[in-house]
Formats: sequence, structure tokens, C-alpha cells
Amino acid sequence: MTEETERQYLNQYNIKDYESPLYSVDIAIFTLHNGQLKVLLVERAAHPFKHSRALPGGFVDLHIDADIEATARRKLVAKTGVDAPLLEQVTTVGNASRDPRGWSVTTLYMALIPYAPTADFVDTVSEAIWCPMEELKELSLAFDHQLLIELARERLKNKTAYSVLPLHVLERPFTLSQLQHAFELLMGKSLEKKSFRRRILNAELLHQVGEGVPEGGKGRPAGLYEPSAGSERHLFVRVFGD
Amino acid sequence: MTEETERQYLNQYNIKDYESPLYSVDIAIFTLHNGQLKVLLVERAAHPFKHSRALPGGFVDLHIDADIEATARRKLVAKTGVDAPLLEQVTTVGNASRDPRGWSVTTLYMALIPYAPTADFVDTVSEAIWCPMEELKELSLAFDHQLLIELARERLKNKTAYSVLPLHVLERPFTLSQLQHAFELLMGKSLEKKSFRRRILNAELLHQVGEGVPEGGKGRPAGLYEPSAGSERHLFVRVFGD
DNA sequence: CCAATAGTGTCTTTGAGACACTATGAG
DNA sequence: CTCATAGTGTCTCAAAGACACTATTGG
Repeated sequence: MTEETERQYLNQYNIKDYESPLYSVDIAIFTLHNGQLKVLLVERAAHPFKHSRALPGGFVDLHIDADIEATARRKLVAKTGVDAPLLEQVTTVGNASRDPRGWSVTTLYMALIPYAPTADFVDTVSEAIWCPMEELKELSLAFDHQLLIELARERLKNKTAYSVLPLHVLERPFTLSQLQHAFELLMGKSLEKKSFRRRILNAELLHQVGEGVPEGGKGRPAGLYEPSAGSERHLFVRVFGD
Repeated sequence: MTEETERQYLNQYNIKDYESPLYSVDIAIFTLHNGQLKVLLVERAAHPFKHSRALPGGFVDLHIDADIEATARRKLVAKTGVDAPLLEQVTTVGNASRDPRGWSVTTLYMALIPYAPTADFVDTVSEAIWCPMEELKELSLAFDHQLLIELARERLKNKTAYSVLPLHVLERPFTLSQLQHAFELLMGKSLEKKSFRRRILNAELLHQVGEGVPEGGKGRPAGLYEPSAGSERHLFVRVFGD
């Protein structure tokens, strides 16, 4: 019995000889603006679902991308101009029915960035819009992107309860009230002021960098804070907000 | 300007026209046996890495699998005969270098099952072995499977600290001492007996179903417990073991 | 003064850590 | 009795919830 060597096998191997699912990477980019949680949607330029709204995403470029996170980052930078944000893999969804072209798999990432108008980074206004999460249900999105957004939203909510994820949506410096507000929007519930401040300050994640004006120009000036180095990765041993 | 319709586009679409990464599903199956955490390894029957040890896994069967979890479950059942276990997606790894055939993506699942000898479910003993995690470092595994196992191991450790995941590796019924031992092996640290029992019993996840003999035939008989319906999904608000 | 926002004092409750203690069986 | 394993009593400590209180600004 002659055994094929691995070298021989690789020489004659051709990926196109096998039936393989479509593989793509999608990214749910969140921000806060005007007291609302918003997600970035683009208009699809090609079939299928041409002209429908969808999450930014697409196929891996085998020649440019070193890994799938690079694919996600490439899409993120193209639509927002932001690099070095919070970018995190959420999950991978793959089945026979999510894409009319056939069996399809997508790895979903989520990103969290401070608000910036999309107009600065895309050619046409309609190409990318910040959609408030509250208006999402009314839209009909391409593929299963409505589901993907829900999955990312869930992760956002859960992780906010035991991390300092919301730091990533604020411009620096920020006040503790602004930070609490960000937590409340991401968690979808209001938090007790004293408990919140005790938790954040006791963890020694922030350092004060001065005083600023209060929200809306009225009231006592608030302390301004910035995260200390590495503090964005802090995890609490207890979830917050009961 | 004539616009192609979506129907026309789909009719002439052919997935093989595009360069796409390889896509596979791998699964790290864990169990406890003889006081050790073990992971199931199989011997690869084909190139690349023919005859190397690897995680069970492989390509999606587009005609059989409804979704990627079905692919993972199919592999799990084939190697262990176990269905309806804990089966959970860990992460997806994809890059240009992990497979000698080219750009490759794999979605990693992990499963947790009570111990059963592999011989009952595979044709040859060498086809599947339970490898103690302590002996893993010395082995040279196919692809990046050493890394994949580490990722699954990390998830196991983290999730054990805020869930009741270890319930899935025990035969029913079990004693609280056995359960604590399972927790300790999965977390890789010893736990304080009183704290452990208080935590588990206060959560009302178990019901007692009698008394059994103690470990090793000596000492006071222990209460025997089974999980109540749905309790496997309980999450604590506080991580255990500091 | 008032309104508005920022920030504190302090009591209660929950649940983990430590660790010594008691309980029940086999020999 | 002793040894081994199962299970409890109870004190301390960390941190969240509740909520009333004080502080600092603009008008």
C-alpha cells in the first residue's frame, strides 16, 4: 500500500474541489448619541438584498487580512475612520438558510466607539447611518442581521454588568455622571448613584484630571476623569445592578 | 442603466468563483476521570497532519447539517455516543497560517460529558483517546489545536466560577463532595467546603434523592442529589473562589 | 432665595472566607 | 476506641441597595 506524502497531497489540493459554506465577517458598531444607543448600518451596494440596510461586513480578503479580526478591523476603519477601539468577537452564526446563495457562516464582531458623524468617513450620507436601537425593530434588514444585532446587544448588556466596557464610548475626559449615564444606556436600566460611584472609585480605575462644567451648564462643577492605563480590561467579581 | 434583478444574480451566482477560506468546526470534549480533567483526541486519518493527534472536527456537511452546532453535535455523537450534553460555542479562529492548505477558519465548540470509555463508540482504540490535560503539553497536535484546547480550557475555568457547569460531568445522582471535587478540577483550585455548600444549597438548584455510601467506602454516608429542572442554566451574580 | 447638578454618610442586607466544631459510619 | 468522610455554627469582611443628606454653581 503506497502512502501519499503530505507534500504530494498539498501540491494537488484545491479548495474549490469541495463544497464549502460562504464565510463572512460582520460587525455591529455601537455608539451613544443624544442619550440613545445607536448601531451603524450601511446600504448594500450589491445583491443579494441590494439597497437593503445591513451591518458593515463582507468577505475575508485572503491577500490583505492576516486573520479574521483584521477583516473586522478593516471594515470598521472603512466606515468610521476609527482604529484601536474596543473590538470583540461575539459569536459565529452559520446555517443553510441565512443567505439565499446557500449555506453561509458569519463571525460577528462588535465595536464600541465615541460618537462621530458618519459623513466624515463615507462618500454619501446614505451609505452609513447611525440607527437608534429603538427604531431598529421597524426596519427590515438584510440576511439575519436583525438577529445578529440582538446577539451583540445582549453581549453588550451582560458585559457592562461586570466590566467597564462603557469607558469606550466616552470622549476623554468625562465626568462620573456621564460615565454612569453610559452604563445606564448600555445596560438598559437605571443605577443607584452612590453604589455606582463607590464601585468605580474603589476599583481605582480612574484618575481625576480637573474640574469641568456640569451637564447643561447648571449646577455644581463635576470632577473630570480619565481611565488609568490598562483599566479598560478590569473585571469585577460581582455583577452590578442586581 | 439596466439593473440586474436579485433573481438573475442568484441564478448565475457560483460560490466557486470566489476565493474563500476553508471553514471547519472543531470540538473540545472534556470529562473527569480518576481525578483528572481529560480531553478527547482523535488520530487524523487524512492529510494534512495525517496520523497526528487532533481535536474531533471537520467540515460542514452542507446536505446533512442544518447549522454549525449540528456539525459539532454530529462529531460529538460519532466519537462518544453522547447526545444532549453541554455543548457550547467557544470562539472562532481564522488566519492565513493555521492550515498548510491556506487561509482557514474554524469555529471551536466545547462539550462536557460524564466519563465513558471511548472504546464503546469507535472502531479502534487508537482512534480516540482521553488525554489528561497534564500530559497535553508534551504532545504535538495537528494545526493550532493546542491553542484551541487552551481557549476552551480558559472558558471552562472562567464559566465554572459563576455557573454550575460542572453538573454536566457527573452521573446522577451525586454527592455534594463529588460536585465540589468536580468544581475544583475544572477551576484548577481548591474551594472552601462550607462556602461551596452554602452557595449551592442556597441557590436551590438540587433536590436530595436519598443517601449513599461515602467516597472510598469509609466515613459518614453522604446525601445524594440531582439537579432540579433547568437548574443547569443558573448563573450566580458573584464569581466563586475569589 | 431657588433650581439643578455633584457628591457624601450611613444603615441594612447579602453572601463569601476562615476555621473550629459536631455527626455518622467502618474497623 | 480511631480514622475517615459528611456536614454545621458562627464570626468577620467586602460590597451592593436604599435613601436622606450636604455642596457648589447660576440666576
